[in-house]
Amino acid sequence: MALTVYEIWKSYPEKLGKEIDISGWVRTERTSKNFGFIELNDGTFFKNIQVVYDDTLPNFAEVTKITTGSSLTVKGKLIESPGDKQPFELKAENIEIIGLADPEFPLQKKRHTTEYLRTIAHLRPRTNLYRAVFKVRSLVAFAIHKFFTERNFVYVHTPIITGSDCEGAGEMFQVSTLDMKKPPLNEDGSIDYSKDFFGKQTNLTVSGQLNVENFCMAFRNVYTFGPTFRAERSNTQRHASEFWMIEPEMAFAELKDNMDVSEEMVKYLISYVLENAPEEMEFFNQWVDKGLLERLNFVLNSDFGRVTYTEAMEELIKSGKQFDYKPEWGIDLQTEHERYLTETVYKRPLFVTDYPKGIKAFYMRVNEDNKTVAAMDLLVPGVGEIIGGSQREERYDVLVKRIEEMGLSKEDYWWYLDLRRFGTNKHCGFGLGFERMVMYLTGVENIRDVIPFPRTPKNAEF
RNA sequence: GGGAGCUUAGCUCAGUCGGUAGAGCAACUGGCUGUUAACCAGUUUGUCGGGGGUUCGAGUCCCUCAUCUCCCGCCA
Repeated sequence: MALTVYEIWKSYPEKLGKEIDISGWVRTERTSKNFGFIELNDGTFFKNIQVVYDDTLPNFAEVTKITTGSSLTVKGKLIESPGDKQPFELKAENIEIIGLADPEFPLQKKRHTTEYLRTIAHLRPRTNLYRAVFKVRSLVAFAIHKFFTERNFVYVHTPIITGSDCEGAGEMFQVSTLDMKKPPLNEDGSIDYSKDFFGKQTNLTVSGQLNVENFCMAFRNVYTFGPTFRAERSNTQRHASEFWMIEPEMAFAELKDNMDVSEEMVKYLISYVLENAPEEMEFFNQWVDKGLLERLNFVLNSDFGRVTYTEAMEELIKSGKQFDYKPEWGIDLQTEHERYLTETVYKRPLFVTDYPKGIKAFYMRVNEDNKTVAAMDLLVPGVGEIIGGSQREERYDVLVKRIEEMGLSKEDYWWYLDLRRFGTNKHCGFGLGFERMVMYLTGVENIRDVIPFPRTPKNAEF
């Protein structure tokens, strides 16, 4: 009977005394003269299975030479373990060495730095930390679909390649099949994109929002969840050039609904991973962030803070704290301000709403005061901004005026403006940084450690 | 895009005042009848990130380039 390590751990009392066989990779081994132990992991579970063998094995001499990282198939009997670190173990009757790992296998039985492990991204998923991270990443992705599907949201696949060259959110990666050494030129020397693959200049998407708003007007509640690309030279632990983003959009809804759904979703994701990845979460709590479980449980049972930008500014000014950037109405909240608010003042996730319109995107709805827009950012301790969203400007004339004010061209947004001509309504949505959510849930501090093969400036190895 | 720091053995690091290279782990060899990052003994391991300079002499001081990390900006 071939079993996975997961199945054995989940039902070992009834498997005791039975003959089984398992296949997996050697995590670590310990040998003595006449016997030895192998910790075998087959990837299906966070924990290993301890294999015990002795010199009754025909290939005992070979088995004692097994190296960390090797792949094996072990046949034997599952028995109770005399050791107190594990309830059971596999007494080997046959060990087949399938792929002996070269002794240079770089993962040793000791702690490596995450910096080093990033240089061997092809092997790092075999470590406890990355196995736990990527298991949780997978569960969170599923939980997001589950959350929205349970609420009757429709999942929309918005395009990866976009022809809107002015989505307004940062530098973009250009997509082209033109010969870079000899591109076709217009008479004025500029590149003639009519000769390019799509007959126009195209880029990788920086946001699916403008597209998903169209489907929002057909299905009412929708979301996208897919890769997003930013060509910013951002060298920080929370920025990547390629990341995944969840962008829900809700029709007939206002900013408060936006916050309610965000808060409900964050709490849903927290309880989902606590329930479905207890071993991994315990591991993070012990090795990555000692306060993780306590913090997540606290957040689960408390209301998120909600303040307006204006109130937040007053709070910062009132604090008398020396900031590098002096808090003042009209400037954007600096990272130091955000950290102070969410980590020191509120000590929990915090929505900041109604920012000055000058520092926010054109599509955000202008408030009655004509000075602020119905925007919201969700700040969380440790990670910072995890969600950015807004109520959208649904009034055709106001939106056109905003596009012109921002120096954009309304022709480029004809189809977006059409939504305001044909059955417009108050609607809102937000973007959740998927990796930032995974960071928040695991306590892992660097975005490069929650992406299987991260892409950052100057790094696209693997 | 702006700033700071780092780079020494396969890995993690130490290296004092400028005087010619160290430890632990890994690997390898041997020992050990219940280990838990096993233990004990022994052996091997270096373009001190690259280039240039100062000096009798540079891992150490200076210049320069590169990588990586962190902070800021951008933002999710």
